[in-house]
Amino acid sequence: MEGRPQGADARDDVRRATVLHADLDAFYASVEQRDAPWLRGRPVAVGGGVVLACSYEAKRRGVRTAMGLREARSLCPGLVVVPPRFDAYSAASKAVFEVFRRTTPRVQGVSIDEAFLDVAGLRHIDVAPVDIAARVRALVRVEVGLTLTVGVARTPFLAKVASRVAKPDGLLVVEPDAEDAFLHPLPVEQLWGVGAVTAARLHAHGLRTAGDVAALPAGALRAILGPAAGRHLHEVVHGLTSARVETGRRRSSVGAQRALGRGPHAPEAVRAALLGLVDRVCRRLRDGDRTARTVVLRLRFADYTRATRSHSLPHATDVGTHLGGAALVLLSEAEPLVRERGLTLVGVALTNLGSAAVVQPQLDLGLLGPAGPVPVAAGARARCERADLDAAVDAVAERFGASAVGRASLLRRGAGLAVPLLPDTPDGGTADDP
DNA sequence: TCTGGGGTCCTAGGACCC
DNA sequence: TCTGGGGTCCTAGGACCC
Repeated sequence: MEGRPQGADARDDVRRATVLHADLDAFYASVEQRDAPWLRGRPVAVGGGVVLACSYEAKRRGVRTAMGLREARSLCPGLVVVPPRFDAYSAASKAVFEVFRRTTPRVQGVSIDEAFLDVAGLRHIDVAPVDIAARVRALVRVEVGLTLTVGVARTPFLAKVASRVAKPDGLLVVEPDAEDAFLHPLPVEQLWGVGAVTAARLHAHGLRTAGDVAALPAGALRAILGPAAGRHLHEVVHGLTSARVETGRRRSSVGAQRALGRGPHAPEAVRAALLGLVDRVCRRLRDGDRTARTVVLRLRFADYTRATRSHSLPHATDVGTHLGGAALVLLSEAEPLVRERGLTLVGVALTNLGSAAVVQPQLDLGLLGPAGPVPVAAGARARCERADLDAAVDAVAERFGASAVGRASLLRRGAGLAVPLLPDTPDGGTADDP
């Protein structure tokens, strides 16, 4: 750990290491060891057909995530394999994020077991980032019973690499003036975003460490990796990645998939599986008050090739029958491929997500049915794109077998924003994101 | 050596519009 | 009718992450 600069003035404030990357160690396996004491100290793998996560005892013997269980067992004869308990992981994750949010409001979740914390705004309490990091680690250990590794640096990228280097159960601060010394000796594989393909490409040019890459002009790197990846890696090795922790991001797709095993599979069984997946993602879509406009069908085949087929609907929706219908059409269009290669996995993803405007009929929304005014039940609502409010009102009305007259209100859940809608809203484009 | 269930971002061609 | 440039959207695929 490096010494911290003393008496930082306002100008080098922006150069301080105030981003924490907090990452739970061997998350799923650690939850299993926490909940079942007999697993502690043993090599543990969580998985079904493949290893989803493994304990450090198993990692030391060569077991890796995504490895087949058979191979894992042969590498590690005493391996204890337990089935995943996603509810337990999700609960543990919530508890840990609770600790994060108590530490700072500026939390950017990266996945179920890691997040960036921006503690730059906490300087007035006069606690150094390294001490905040130590406290978060202690709180997570005591309150949740899990070990957390934290990297602290000036940018999320550097903090992420720092935590990776510090794992397991570690804390590592990379001070701004020590960034190159920290980064440049690292093998390129340690850099976040450099996977097998990129690493192989770099190796082919004799580039093995971040320092090797840093010695290369940006143009040469772009020639090797292509414009975007080249630019990105150039920024990475020179410490030029953004220092911002982005807190307001929303997910941009939701998906679900299911392995089917080696076939053959009856077409109607595949269709049923697909509709089940669509049902699941639609529920998640609605729970998040989101809509989707593009349906992506994902297929994997017996020869391990993959294919995707997508279709964009004219309007965003969260209606399962619409999205499911589109998915079924895509599946039938892919039928020759399925017959030829044999299907082993089917999945669906919804992208082009939008915000669902939740239209709730208020008391001043007159719904006129065939037999006179229709009472409006509390909670009845329709969802739509905000730009498509007329359709939402129609949908509410349709639900009551009535036509909408008078006024409705647009309510966005949480925001408590009410906007007059009919008949005196010219185009409906009234509500804005916060 | 042949496997899970989630995600993000980038590339590239074609359609279409101005 | 041809030629040019620029932008967006759609679709399919690929790399990468946990």
